[in-house]
Amino acid sequence: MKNQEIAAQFEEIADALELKGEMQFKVLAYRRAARSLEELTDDVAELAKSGKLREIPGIGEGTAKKIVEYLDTGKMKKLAEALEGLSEELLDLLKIPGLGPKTLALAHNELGVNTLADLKRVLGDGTLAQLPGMGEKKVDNLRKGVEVREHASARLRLDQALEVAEKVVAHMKLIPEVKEITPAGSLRRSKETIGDIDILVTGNGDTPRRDVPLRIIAHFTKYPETETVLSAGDTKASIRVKTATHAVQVDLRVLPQDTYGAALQYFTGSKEHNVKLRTLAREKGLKISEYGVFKGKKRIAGRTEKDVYATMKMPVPPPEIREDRGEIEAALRGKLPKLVELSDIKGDLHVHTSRSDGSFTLEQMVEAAKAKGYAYVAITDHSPAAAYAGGLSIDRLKKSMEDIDRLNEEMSRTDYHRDAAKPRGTRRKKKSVDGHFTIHNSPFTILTGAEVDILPDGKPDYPDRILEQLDVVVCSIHQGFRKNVTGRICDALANPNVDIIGHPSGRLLSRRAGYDVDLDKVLECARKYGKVLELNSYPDRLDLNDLYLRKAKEMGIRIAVNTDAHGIRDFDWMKYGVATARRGWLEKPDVVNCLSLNALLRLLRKN
DNA sequence: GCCGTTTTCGGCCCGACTGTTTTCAGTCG
Repeated sequence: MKNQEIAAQFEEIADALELKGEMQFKVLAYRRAARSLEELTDDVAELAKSGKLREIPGIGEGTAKKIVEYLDTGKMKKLAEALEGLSEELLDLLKIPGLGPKTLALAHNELGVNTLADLKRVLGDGTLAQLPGMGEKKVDNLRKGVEVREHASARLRLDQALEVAEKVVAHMKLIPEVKEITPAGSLRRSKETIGDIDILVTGNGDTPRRDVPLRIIAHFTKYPETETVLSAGDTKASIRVKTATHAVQVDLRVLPQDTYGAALQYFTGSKEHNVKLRTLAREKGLKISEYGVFKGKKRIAGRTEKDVYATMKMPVPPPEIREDRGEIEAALRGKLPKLVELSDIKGDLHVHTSRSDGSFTLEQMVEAAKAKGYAYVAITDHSPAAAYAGGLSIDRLKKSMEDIDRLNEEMSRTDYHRDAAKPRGTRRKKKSVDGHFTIHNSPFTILTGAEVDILPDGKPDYPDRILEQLDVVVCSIHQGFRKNVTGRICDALANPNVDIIGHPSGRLLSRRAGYDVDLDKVLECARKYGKVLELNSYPDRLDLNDLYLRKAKEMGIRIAVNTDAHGIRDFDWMKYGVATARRGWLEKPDVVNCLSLNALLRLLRKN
């Protein structure tokens, strides 16, 4: 798919035009077109073929033509034209915090700055400081910006950001002036990665009012892990905080109690959601800011988020879906989804033990799953091809299945000892002679399973006679990331003994983009064979991602939200999976491990 | 450049912070 490529071209046009002082709205239009393409899960080439480009929001006559031009010729004249006299390296300088298009254009035009080296030179020799509107402090800030940029690395993963936020919150709670404190921003929206952390605070009224925000800000800037204080005003401050891997920006905003809802709404974002909401308000003759909803000078709402959205005659969209992906329209029509919740999850269908590469025994993992309040867990150790992970030979797998059966029986005995009125549960079998199967009556059931490699030839790494004895078969790609991945996954989906495709894209947020796979084709195959796709909750995966989850839902494909736990604490990752599921608009019926054990097994049998 | 239950032209979210300014521009989120 060329979607990302074309989006990048539009971004570049926007940067170049901005540098050349082109009208802001034109620049914005290119950026919006780029964002739309980035989020598009349909192939833009297909849409071009069927003449549907203009149906993409933000794509109009001009950008549609440029897309077609690029698809036909591999080039975009407008980009070459916009880049005239500029270089990619120059545009890259825009990523330096504090260095915007105006200042960069000034440095470029007046001092011939084209590269990072040029910029450092004019920052160092005082020539930039002498230009109109510039001064020593600005130059100082830019020097800092260059340093930050040079040491900047990837965004934080959701789990890492959460840890930083929790520590900062704990620090802030040390002083009595802090009354309420909430992380907002992309963290509250549970984005898979977090650029910076936003924290909202209300001041306690017990102390003299005017001092409170100042003291809170002062305490914030003294957070022990602070690397730099970027800014500190009367109501808001920004610091950079050291983490194990790199520094992250943390913004703090202090607000009065009666504007808390408006501020929470504003600070949660996303920016696109807020712009849409504020535009809507403007059409109604209202104005929304972080201080409230205003009719003329009069504030008509602001205390709670509910009040703010109510002025637009809509319920509160869950934070996870505030991305301007249709949630405002849905809310206005009263059609907001009832998103899946952590408490809806009844089991985990992808779990490893020390038999393969897990760190805990079968018994320990089972206890941990029970402690989560689940009704079932599927034990899915690796298959032999995953030698590096101690994949199980057929004999070892059979031994594991026997152990699971025995453990199930033991659990049912203990459970019925407590409740003698219930009949003794019969042993669960995959398939009985007459095609029916009987269900274990224990309140907790261990399902037999495996995470089976999809081999280079597309076959699962266990023979069908083995697979058909397992309750849950998760098939995953662990090798041959570039070798016909789409075809191999679709072959696996066609196999009636395969239930779930594990981490379908194979991406690792901190390390790699993913397999060379056409997810649209995978979704199509999953739909065709009625199979389940995994949302892997491992914080570095979160795979499928929010966009493809939504697409899967729309196609009627069901999702298993699994942790891929290799240790007992990994079961906690379920919260990241559920958060991502929510971002994908998934509801309880979309998630197979919200089903009761009986219903789940019925569903898997249909495969 | 995009877009339209008041518009095919005339709009396009809103405010804080900083620094260099005598009232505002640039940047950011």
